[in-house]
Formats: sequence, structure tokens, C-alpha cells
Amino acid sequence: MALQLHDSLTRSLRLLKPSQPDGVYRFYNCGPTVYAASHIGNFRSFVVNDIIRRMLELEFGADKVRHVRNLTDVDDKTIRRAREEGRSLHDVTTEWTAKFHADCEELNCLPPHVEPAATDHITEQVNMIQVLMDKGNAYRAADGSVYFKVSSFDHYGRLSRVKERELKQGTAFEAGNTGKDTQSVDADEKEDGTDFALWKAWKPEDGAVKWTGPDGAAAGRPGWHIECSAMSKKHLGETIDLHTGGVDLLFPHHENEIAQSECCNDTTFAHHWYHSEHLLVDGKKMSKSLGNLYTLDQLKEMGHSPMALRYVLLAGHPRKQLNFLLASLVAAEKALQTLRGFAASIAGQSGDPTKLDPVFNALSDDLNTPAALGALFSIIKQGPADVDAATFERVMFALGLDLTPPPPAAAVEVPAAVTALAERRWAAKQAKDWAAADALRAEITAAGWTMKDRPDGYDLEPAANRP
RNA sequence: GGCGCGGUCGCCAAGUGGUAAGGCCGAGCUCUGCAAAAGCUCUAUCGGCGGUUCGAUUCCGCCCCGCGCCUCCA
Repeated sequence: MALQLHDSLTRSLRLLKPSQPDGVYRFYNCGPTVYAASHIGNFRSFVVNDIIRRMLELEFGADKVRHVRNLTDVDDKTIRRAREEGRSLHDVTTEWTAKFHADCEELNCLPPHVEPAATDHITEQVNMIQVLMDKGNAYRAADGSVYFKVSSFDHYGRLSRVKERELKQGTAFEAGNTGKDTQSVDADEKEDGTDFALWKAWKPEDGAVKWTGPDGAAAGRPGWHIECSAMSKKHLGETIDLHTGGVDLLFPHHENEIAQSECCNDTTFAHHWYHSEHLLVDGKKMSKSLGNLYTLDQLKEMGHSPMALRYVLLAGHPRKQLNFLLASLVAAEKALQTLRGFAASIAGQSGDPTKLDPVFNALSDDLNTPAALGALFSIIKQGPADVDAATFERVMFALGLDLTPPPPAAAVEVPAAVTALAERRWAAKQAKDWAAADALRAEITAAGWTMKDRPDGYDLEPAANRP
């Protein structure tokens, strides 16, 4: 089945196809803001995009996919962080970029082919803003900032259907963003409330962070949206095949990107838009204020593996909100164990390569990962006969599941008393004194340990009491 | 207020106009003295009320409940 993906612009399922004569599929994925460790909700988005990348490679060939994912390394949050820690912006973003890469690697996400950073593309952004100003799509405000004039772009709102939204009294939209931390001075400078910043004039709290702006504008820094327009143009060209991100980016970020790019380049910005849904925790979107935010490190500290998280992320449909539960990680770990056992049972075996088609078909059908997993386990249930090992590996590649056994958990010190009990029970067992052996097992259990017999000895493990 | 999404077995979660995948948990069984591991088996009528239909969980309407977005959050 050919790869199909939901398109946010047309709200329909559409086939993925390279639009350029070179046959290279151009794929841009909005990346992280590097000011702190990304949380597992961020990673849901990146894992989903990783599946897209993998499916594209299987569909068109690894050399026919160009995957770009940016790094936002200058914005309010990165600047604030640097200021609070008394460090340079670069110092802070370098640290968190490295952390992001490490987490991605643990989650088995393929690195994008290009990972452009906003601060490395100031010139490209300034040039783009310049063009927009020259064309009358942007204007300089009193403070030297530059804004995009939304009314100058007829198609504004097509993606998010913002024009169909009615502005009602008392809503966040109308009431000047009450409750949001956007007490932006911008509002006073803009000609229209919906206009957005392309270039932000320097303010004292920006410290050393500033660049020369477009002609006539003050020194400052680029607005958030323009970086993606400029960097996707530089690395993928004026028209790209697919642009993706989390649903929250649909408006205003992607809507604004379209406006900037299309006004600047006079051509279609992206043929296809895809947005993955949010990961919820405790039924709510993760947020610092709710205290329901997890990072990969936190899960690892609880004893969970990155692969288990990846599996959990795949267990929900990418375009449907997924409620994250710690218990799901335990289930995922079990499922992975089954997968490992199955992989071992078919190792080196050749069989019917079409047998796993249902899995690929599910993935090709709008990235239905839960259905794919379901199909996979249905096949596993039928036994290893006729399953082609190489094809199974392709399935694992598509899902990005690394079945290498996780490194053994850090050895926990076994108390001497428990070791002594275990030795006595082993001796009793050798002597076939079952009554004594069973009594000793009970004592070991009471002490909080589990004794697992092997033909030639035994293992001691702390009693399972994970969440 | 606007826009959008969702309510399916104890938990997670696919799916279909003709009586519902899969994972986890649970139960039973087999095999190993016991335990572990492994294997086998079993467990739903799809939020509520109407409508369309030969037939709806699947289509339409209304209601209830939950969630997201509405200017810088993946």
C-alpha cells in the first residue's frame, strides 16, 4: 500500500510523492527550542516524525529523502534562561542541544539530514524580512520592530481556518491575552492585533543578544516564525513536500510561516501539512504549572527504558491525544520482551515476505501505529513458521524499535542475610528437602526478594514493586 | 464565544453498515518438585436518547462527559 498521510490543509488523506524532478522527498519538521530538556510530549512529536522519515525511506529509498529539522536557539525562553543563569545564549543552547541529541539517540530517532539553527541563519531571515518589507507585506513599527501585515495575504487562515473564527467578547482572543504570559509590548506597536513579529527590536533584557536588522529596522533578533521559512527555503527550496509539527504549531506558527513564505517567494510553501496530537498526562496537557511533566531522564531514573517510552508513544494513534500513564511503560516493556523473544525465534530464517504486509499497510494508512502493532502481534500469535526474518527487521526499522536487550539494571546489593537464606535453600533443594526449601523461599519472599531458580543455580531479584 | 478532537473489555488502544484487532492485568491449564520462564485457553455489544436502514458501535440529530487550540506551547 502506498504511503498516505493526513493533510491538515485539505483535511484529507493524501498520497506522499516527491514533487520535484529529482525524486527527492523534501521533509521539514519543526524542531525543539533548546532551553531545557525536552519532555516526553515533545518526544511524541519527534518519534512520530521519525516514523514518517523511516516510512519515506522505505518508500522512496534512503537517498531520496531529505529531512530537515530546525533548532530554535533564540527566543524569549532561551534568552531568559541565559540571563537567569548568567551565561551566554550560545552556552545555554549548546548544552540543551546536546541533551536533545542524546535523548533522541536513546529513543532511536534517526538524525535529520540537516539540523539548522536559527542563529546560524540570521542573514537569511533578515533578507526574507527585507523582501517582505519591500513588497509591502511587512512594516516597521515605532520601536524599530518589523511586523507582518496579515491583511496583505489573502490566504491567511486557510490552514487553521482562523477567518472562520468569530471574535467574541470576553475570550482570550479578544481580551488581550489575559492569563497568558504574553504581555507583549508588541500589541501596542502593531497596526492590527493579528499582525505578528518578523523582527523584534532589542530590549534591555535581551542583553548581548542582538543582530543588525533589515534596513530601517532597529538592531534586535528575528521573530520566531521567520526562522522556519528562511531555513526550509535554504535547505529544501521554496516549495517543500511535507511540513510537520505538533498540533499546537498549526496556529499561529504554521499559518504565519505560510504567509511569510508565500508572500516572499510567490509560490506554494508546502504541499502537505501534518500535525501530530498532544500527549496528555493525567488527562491534561503537560505543563509545568500542573506538575505533570516528565523527561526521559526522570523515566529512566524510575527504571524504565527509552525503548519502552518509544513503544508507548507508538501505542496511540499519532493524530489522537494519548494519555500517558506510567503503567503503560510496564506493559510496553513486556510487549518488547515478547518481540525480542520472537525475533530470536526467527533469527536467520527465511519465509513469506508478504506475511507482514498487514503491518506495513497499517503504517502506510496514515501512520496507524496502534493498528500496526496489533497486526504484528496477531502474526506473532500464529507462531514463527513462515515469518521472514529480513522482513521482520524491516518492520522493526519502520517502527524504530531497537530490540537489543537493555543493559542489565544496575546490580542491587543483596543483603548478606538474604544471600545466606538463598544458600541454605539451594542446599535444601539439592538435598530434595522440599519442605525446608519452600519454607526458606517464603522467608526470602518476606525479606522482599525473589529467588529464581536456574538449572545450575539461582538469581536473586528485589521483589517487583514498580509503579 | 469560535474552531477541532475524543468517549470501545479492569487499564491502554485499533476498527467496521451485517453482531468488535492487539498489548497489559486477571483467571484456568500444560510443563518443569515449588518459584521463575515458556506455551495454551478464557474475558466487551462499543457514553445517553431519538432517527435513517432489512440491519448501526460504525451514518444523521440532540444531550451528557472529557481534552486541545484561539499569538510565540511538540
